[in-house]
Amino acid sequence: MLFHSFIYLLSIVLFWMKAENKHSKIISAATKVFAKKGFFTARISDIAKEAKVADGTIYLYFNNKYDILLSVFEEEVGKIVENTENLLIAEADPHKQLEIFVTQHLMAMKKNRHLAEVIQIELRQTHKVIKEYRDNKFSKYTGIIAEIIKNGQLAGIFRLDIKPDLAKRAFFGALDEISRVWNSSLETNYSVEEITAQMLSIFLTGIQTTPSTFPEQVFFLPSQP
Amino acid sequence: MLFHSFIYLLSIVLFWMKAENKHSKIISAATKVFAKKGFFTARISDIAKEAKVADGTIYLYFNNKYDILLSVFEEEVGKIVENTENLLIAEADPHKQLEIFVTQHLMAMKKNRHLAEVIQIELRQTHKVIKEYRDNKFSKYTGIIAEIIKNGQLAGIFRLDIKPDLAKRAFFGALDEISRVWNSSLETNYSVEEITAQMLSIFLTGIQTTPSTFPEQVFFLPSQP
DNA sequence: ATTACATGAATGAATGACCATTCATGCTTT
DNA sequence: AAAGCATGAATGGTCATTCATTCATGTAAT
Repeated sequence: MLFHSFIYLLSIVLFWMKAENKHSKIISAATKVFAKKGFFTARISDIAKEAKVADGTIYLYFNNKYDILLSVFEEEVGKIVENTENLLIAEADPHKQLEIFVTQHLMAMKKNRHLAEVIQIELRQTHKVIKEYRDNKFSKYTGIIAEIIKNGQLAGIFRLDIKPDLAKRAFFGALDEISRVWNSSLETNYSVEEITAQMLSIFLTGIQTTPSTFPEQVFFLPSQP
Repeated sequence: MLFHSFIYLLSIVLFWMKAENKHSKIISAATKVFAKKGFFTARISDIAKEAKVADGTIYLYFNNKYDILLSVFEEEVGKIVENTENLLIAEADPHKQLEIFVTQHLMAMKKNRHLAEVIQIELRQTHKVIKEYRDNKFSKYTGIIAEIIKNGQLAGIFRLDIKPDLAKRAFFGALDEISRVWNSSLETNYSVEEITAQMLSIFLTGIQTTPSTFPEQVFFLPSQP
């Protein structure tokens, strides 16, 4: 009886592993193919071939082509978000938190170099329904940056005239664009450490040698019309 | 005789204007449609309808769908590049040059809010042949930023440890991401001046209150909620 | 001035290629 | 033997592109 239960459970686990295997095999094949050909020019048969699976099999695990893209995005980005959030909780210093964010992002992109491109594709594809969904998911990610900045402002470490809303976009955009070219370009590759250092250097202290001399520096902005 | 020549030339000019009108009508219709639906989901018939022209007419002015996208990109971005370069020549101060770059970019995007999205789409499309072409065209644009930074470094205004290659991507990426959301979001819209001020503020002096203290000075904060 | 003819721009219905999705069939596992 | 996973050829719908035809304008002839 006990034995039977065991076998039963085992079979469930095996079944699950197998299914999960095929599921994730398709996910990673799709990531690869989407990154290489772009969502629209990627054919289902390409993904199937890459995953060593029949075309029809894909439809046992996903509803349609778009669902695959969505899953790639959700699962892979979800991992990053979760990962990053966990690391951030353990760290109180906003400086360090920014550093962690950058490092995490870059490492994730390096680990899965196709992912950066898929994020780009997904992020830019405009499909109302999905956009809303994605926006929630994604603004959570960029929202992390805004939170860090706000905390830094409360702590008096970051300047109060910086608008977290804008700064988070600037920060994410910078990181995203760097990742994009990082993968695909044949130029000298910078290391994660180098990029992190530069990013923090730029965003924390700016590129000027003498910060106080720039006359246009504005600490209090006029309210908008 | 003279009169005939005149009439002849006039007719050529009129013909050219007419053709040019249709050409640019299609271009701007395409910009609109591509921005709204994305390149792949945009149908030629959509563009035709938007331009108030028959489907077939489009093929009198463009070779194929991709050619339209390419033309949109080339013509519109070309204008910006040229415009910006002209303004920069007249200004020697790297600070001001950066300001001009930001302002120009934002104003261009504001003027033609669909363009920002098309650039996004185009920039992320992976199609070998076009990618190379686009890269040349586009790296010219980002190259401007790198040049400004290098000049600033030579002049001792910008820090020497900043890598222009990375900084230009960070700068462009930030600007690009801000433009992207700026257009499509329903959030409070910032003005060109505000965004410019923030961008310069961030990139020139950083977001820190006390630039020189990182990483020595560490603040201990209560952990976030 | 009017009519006839020529040109080529514009049209949009028809074509055909492409590919996501389905499903009848075979295969494996229990 | 039953259940259900996997297969990949067949289906059907969607456009990009084409091209026979129309239409407008300009030119020549009477």
